[in-house]
Amino acid sequence: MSENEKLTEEKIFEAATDVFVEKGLDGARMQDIADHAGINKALLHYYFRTKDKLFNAVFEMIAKKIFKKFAPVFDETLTLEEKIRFFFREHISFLLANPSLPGFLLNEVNRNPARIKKLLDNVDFNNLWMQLYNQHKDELQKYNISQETLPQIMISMAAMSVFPFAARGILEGVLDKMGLDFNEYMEERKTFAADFVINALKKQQKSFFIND
Amino acid sequence: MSENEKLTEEKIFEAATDVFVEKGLDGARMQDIADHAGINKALLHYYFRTKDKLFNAVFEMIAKKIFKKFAPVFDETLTLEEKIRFFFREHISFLLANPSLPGFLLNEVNRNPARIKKLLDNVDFNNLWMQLYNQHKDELQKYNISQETLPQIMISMAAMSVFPFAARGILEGVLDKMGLDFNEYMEERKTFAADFVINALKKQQKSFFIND
DNA sequence: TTTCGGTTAAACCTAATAGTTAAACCAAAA
DNA sequence: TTTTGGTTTAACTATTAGGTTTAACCGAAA
Repeated sequence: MSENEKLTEEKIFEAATDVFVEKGLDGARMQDIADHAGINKALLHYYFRTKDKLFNAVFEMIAKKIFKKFAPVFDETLTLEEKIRFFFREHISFLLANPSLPGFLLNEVNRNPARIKKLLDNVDFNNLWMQLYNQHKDELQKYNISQETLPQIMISMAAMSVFPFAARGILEGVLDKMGLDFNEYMEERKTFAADFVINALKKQQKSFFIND
Repeated sequence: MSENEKLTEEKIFEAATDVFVEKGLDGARMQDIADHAGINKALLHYYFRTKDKLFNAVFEMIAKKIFKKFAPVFDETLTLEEKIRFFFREHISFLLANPSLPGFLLNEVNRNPARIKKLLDNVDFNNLWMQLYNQHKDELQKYNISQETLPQIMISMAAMSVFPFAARGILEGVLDKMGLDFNEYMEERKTFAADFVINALKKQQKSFFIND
């Protein structure tokens, strides 16, 4: 019985995920979610009392899923260059399997920034940068990269990986007109982005923030 | 009279822009738009018969405004490096003045990709890359950059500039926890991003797409 | 066989929302 | 002064949406 219950709850959760990701909080309809789950509206409200509770559950799950994917960057056993290559390979692979998640997350967070606050509260970013910096002190100092620059670098890496998906509606159209396929383009991008970032960092010696 | 008419239509258009950008198509309410414009609902429908027509007008205007900002990259009178610096300086300045536009545009395009198709149809991208490539043939060849790589580079530049705004809801929260200000961060990013890209390109000699 | 929990069906309520309508209002032009 | 066009007011329609309720249904466990 609890087994059965679990199944239904999961069915609902998955249906809700699909519909919310596709239509957004405002565009999604409870009836639509019920239909997708193959149940009726009464049962839907029986499991998740309100649309808001259901959405929060879905949102939190997706947010956690995405943020977890950034964890390997703080894994200690890899060199800086290995980490960068590993990150783009894994992260873009993940997004290729879930291409709509970035747009969903970014939009809903912008629509209601408070929603992400809870999750960020558990993270000590200053400590995170310090950790990362210490892990690669030798290389970073060689390339003249200060700890204060790390956030700019990290956002750049996130941007290189996530942006094409967030802008997929446009990019797909552009690539299409050039006879290119989005998925293939992103496959190539795994190595392109890694090379790009590594080269940018290696070239840092003395040049950063010194020319006006 | 036509003067007066213009004023009201503009008032409505600006109000609609504000509300649509803040709430999205689904979240926006015609009554809210009327209130923002300081008129009543009847007059609102008198000027723009339906919500959809009004939204399309607003969307098209914003899309054009954003795309125009990429034009300087194709200006012939600057060197490659000058163009890159110019782009990040101008583009980030523009987005700092309109920080919500990226999120709005990306979301609405993903929600309904057909909407952007019309605008893209007028652009010959293959020709655009060729033009750009020929303008900087010497430098690009020196750095071992082929014409096929240009789309990856252009998307990377767009990503470096646009992504922080599209992810502002998250980034602002992260920076806040580190005692940093979003606007100052983006000011710094103008030169950081330019240096980053220029270094990445200069380092291209022989390294790109040749390793593994 | 009875009980019970998950499930359905269908009607129902209430609040919003897009869009309409018709009469009155008012300032400026003819 | 009359006409006209933009504007308001306020009521109204039709529809949709979130959420509720109640009675019936059904398979499995006691």
